[in-house]
Amino acid sequence: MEGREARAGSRPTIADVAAAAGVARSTVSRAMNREHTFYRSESAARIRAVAESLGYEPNPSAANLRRRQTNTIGVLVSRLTDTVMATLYEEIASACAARGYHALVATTYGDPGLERDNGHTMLASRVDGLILTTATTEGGLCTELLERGVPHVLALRAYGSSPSVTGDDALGGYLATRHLVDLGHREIGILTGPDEAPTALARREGYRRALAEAGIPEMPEFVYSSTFSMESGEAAAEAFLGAARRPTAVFAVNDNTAIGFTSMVQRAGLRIPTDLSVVGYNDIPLVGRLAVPLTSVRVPFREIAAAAVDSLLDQVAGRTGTGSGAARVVAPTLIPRASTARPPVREPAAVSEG
Amino acid sequence: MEGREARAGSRPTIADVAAAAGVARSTVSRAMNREHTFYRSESAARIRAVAESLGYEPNPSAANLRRRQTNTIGVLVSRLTDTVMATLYEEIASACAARGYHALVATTYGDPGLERDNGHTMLASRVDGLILTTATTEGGLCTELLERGVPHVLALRAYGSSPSVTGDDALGGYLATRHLVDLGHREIGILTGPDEAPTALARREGYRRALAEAGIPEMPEFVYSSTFSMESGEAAAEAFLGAARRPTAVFAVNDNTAIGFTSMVQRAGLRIPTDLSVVGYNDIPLVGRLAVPLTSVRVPFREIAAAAVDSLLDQVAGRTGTGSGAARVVAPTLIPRASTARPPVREPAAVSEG
DNA sequence: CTGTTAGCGCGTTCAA
DNA sequence: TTGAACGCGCTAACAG
Repeated sequence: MEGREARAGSRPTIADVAAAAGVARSTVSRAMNREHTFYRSESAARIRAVAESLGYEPNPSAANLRRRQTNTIGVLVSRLTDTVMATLYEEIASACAARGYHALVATTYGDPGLERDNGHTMLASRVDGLILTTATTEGGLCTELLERGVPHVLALRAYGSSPSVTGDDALGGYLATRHLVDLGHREIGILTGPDEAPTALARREGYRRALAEAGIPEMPEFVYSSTFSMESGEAAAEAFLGAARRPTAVFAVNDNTAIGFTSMVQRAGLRIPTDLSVVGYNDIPLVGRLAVPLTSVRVPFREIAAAAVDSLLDQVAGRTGTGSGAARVVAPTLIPRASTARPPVREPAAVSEG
Repeated sequence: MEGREARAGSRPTIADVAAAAGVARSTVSRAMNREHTFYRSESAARIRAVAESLGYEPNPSAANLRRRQTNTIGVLVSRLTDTVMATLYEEIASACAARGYHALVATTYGDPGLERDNGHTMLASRVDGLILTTATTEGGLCTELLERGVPHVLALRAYGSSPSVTGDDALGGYLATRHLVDLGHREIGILTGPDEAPTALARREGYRRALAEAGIPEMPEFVYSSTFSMESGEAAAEAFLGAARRPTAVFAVNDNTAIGFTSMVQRAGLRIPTDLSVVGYNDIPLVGRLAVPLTSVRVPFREIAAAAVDSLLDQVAGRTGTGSGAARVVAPTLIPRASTARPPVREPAAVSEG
């Protein structure tokens, strides 16, 4: 009850616990860490009880310093206000927690420079590894990580030989388009997404495959360029509305784009799905609750997050086990909703009547 | 070129820099930290150049251990997939970065138990302070923080004597309702939000004040209970649609609720704003881009975030300066859009015709 | 299984 | 202004 008693403001240290329990500090340390076999002993439990009664909590800075690792991983996302990124990060954080790790997040705002800077900042704070979700066709930070041998995984994106976990975007694009084909559509447009985004490219590839399979030629005039934003969806809608000829259905690479597009088209007086069917991608919670619930492609973010974390921790632990370092791809699912229906009956124009 | 040369895998330490620069380690330390006057000297710049050429980056674990602080604050939010929370956190993180601090985020999913646990986890990892956004009328974690003397700030919420930075919800509710009154509405409903949420309560108070000011009695049958979710907006819509008498306008405490409500009402065939005007709250980016852009109350999240961080860092630094420890309130702004218009002309029923 | 010893990398006295 | 010495709190190596 003296001497090693903790001073007023400061928290008890391992030495306080050792003194109170009448053992050496190293013994306390072993009693606190699952890694040691001693952890499971009865006296270890007693020591932990003492620790708890003192309100002792190990100082992670000290432990990290000594252990030479932080048990923390960094996650780079474009924006947290993007529901897709927020969802993915929540799942990553929870996967980390389940494995005794911490997650740290930083935003890149789609800027490769910021991606690099924030990646370096996280590395400077000694994260054990990085999950990147913002890689473009240019590679950016991940090339450097590869060279430096820093453990990292790409999620929702793939590039070069970096390990990655992605949704099967080509399949998703195929499912979306196939759904429209099955409904009887023959004139199917696409909002393409940005050219630098491999995901967008892959979804478009799936779109092409579904069209080809159905023997439908791809119509360049039904291709509307866009980025992933709602604004670009609106811009695409203007192109759509202003064109001489319109498709009866549209596949948007992304829910946001679909929302912007749909809203603008509706404002112009078209009815969804009566006049036009629309399919989105990602199935963010919102789209199921719009005035016209949106058919969308659901991506298993939880599974992707878990796989990415597993792969990363494998690298951190040095066991680049089965399939780590490789590219893992998980399949998406189509969720049909009210925004898609059979195509409108065309006015009985010059169809085999001439 | 020998001896202190960094081993292959490990990064250079302050000792490596000292050796390379031909000075003592303490000199390097002073050259790296702005706090020292020496930092601004010419030789300090030279030392930093050497450090950079070696790729030296201070080990934060070691520095934190020594300094007894982490330069990191923790932020507790309900969910990152909630755009409001994501926005606030982005702003907090950027305010922290501007002040040389780091931000850490954890989610509570609205569960007081999780709030407590995650708060403790962050404290265990030695964050210098906490920003809470999830306090309810029950207080929860913040009571404990107050007792333990842990620096903390509530953002978007207030409770007890904890310092807080909030939007002026009563004013927001007033502005929203006043806008409807000015358009000529006399029958104005409200989606209330959860009873335990002080923000919801305050917004409702503003609603009442605007009604009273216009000499409009509050109609209990125009009060639809809800939480903050889209689902609850849909539920409220069902109550609305099923009722014998309906208001001509509705103020929703929250954009999500407004979206759920509006969608459902539109699906039932009502037109916004022709048949019904709707106002939301928070002005998340989405609502300006819906098929019918939603009138909403914009909250200055950036300002709130900056003020919260400032207040917190004041506490951390021990300078509980002017107004810190107090409650700061910032004013919201009404953003009128297409979802609000003059009330429909009522069928010329039994009005002064009997 | 437990204690002793050493040191992780840094910032900060205290002298010079 | 600079350097020497110390210790932050912890874990790992090495006895015993």
